[in-house]
Amino acid sequence: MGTHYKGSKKEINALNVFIKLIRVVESLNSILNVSLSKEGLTESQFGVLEALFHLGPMSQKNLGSKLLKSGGNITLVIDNLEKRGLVNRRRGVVDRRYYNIQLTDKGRKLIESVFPKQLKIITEEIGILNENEQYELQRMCKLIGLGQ
Amino acid sequence: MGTHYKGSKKEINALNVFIKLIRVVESLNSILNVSLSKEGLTESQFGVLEALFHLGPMSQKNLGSKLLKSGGNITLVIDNLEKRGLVNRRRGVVDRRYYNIQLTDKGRKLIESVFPKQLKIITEEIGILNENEQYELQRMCKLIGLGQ
DNA sequence: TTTTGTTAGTTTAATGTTAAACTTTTCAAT
DNA sequence: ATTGAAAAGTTTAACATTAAACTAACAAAA
Repeated sequence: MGTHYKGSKKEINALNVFIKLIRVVESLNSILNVSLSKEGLTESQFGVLEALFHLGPMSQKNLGSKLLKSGGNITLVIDNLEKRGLVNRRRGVVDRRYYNIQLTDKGRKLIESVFPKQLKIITEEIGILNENEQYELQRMCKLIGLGQ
Repeated sequence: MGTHYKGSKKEINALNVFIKLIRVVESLNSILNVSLSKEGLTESQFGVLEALFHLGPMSQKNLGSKLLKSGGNITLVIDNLEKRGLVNRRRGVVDRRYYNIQLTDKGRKLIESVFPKQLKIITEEIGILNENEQYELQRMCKLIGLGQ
């Protein structure tokens, strides 16, 4: 959204803050994606692998909740990860509606190698802010998100 | 990215800030999209209409630069807007490689009605922060973005 | 037990997104 | 003037994303 709108001071300020927020997230994601694409991973695929790595095996429904994505979306992302042999679908024994999604050895090795690189980038970028700034930034983000 | 990683304090803090930033932008976009979808518009389509509205007619290349999107993407978004009769493609007379993309009357009326609603939402959400907080938030976003 | 409703996952249609290969048009250098 | 490079836009393949309609499995109620 451009900054060429002639509105009230309050509106213009809010719009500028909004644009800065959008841009900084776009910028960070763009840097992270350069690193991911070298490993042939998309952001979504990384998200799934990371969740399975740090939280353990879980159902597609559960993955969707953690990553805030639709069921149909998770189905496709898991399909693509399964094709590459990075995760396995295992039908639940007790309740056969569920799949239990788990990392393969190959998947575990990949995420073990990729995650630290992503974390290094994030730590460097966010590390531009000092400790107090980081605290304030988090606080403000939480305030804005509070409405929903 | 989950918060279950056991790393250094610096890494954990950076990760938390990063997640808050991502989430607040997701949250804001999600609220804005509810409003847009009532008009049958996507975020990208709104972006194009808004740019044409506030900056005037321009080429697809130019739109791509403003919106940070690829050429192929702009082609498709303009296709869909053109099908709905919201914009027109007009071949450049001097240089026939260019299209000049412009709003139709229908497109202008739509964005004139939709933009204020979007701005109202943004102003309300960001308005949760006081003037000084807004200034600080912008400053920090600019600091992080500075690397690129 | 049969019916009924809920839940997990899949499929489809529509849109978005990119990179890469492509066409057409322009422009600059020889 | 011809050749060759650059620039605008298109197309394609692959992946992402959602909503909505769908299937299969389970659970609760009649």
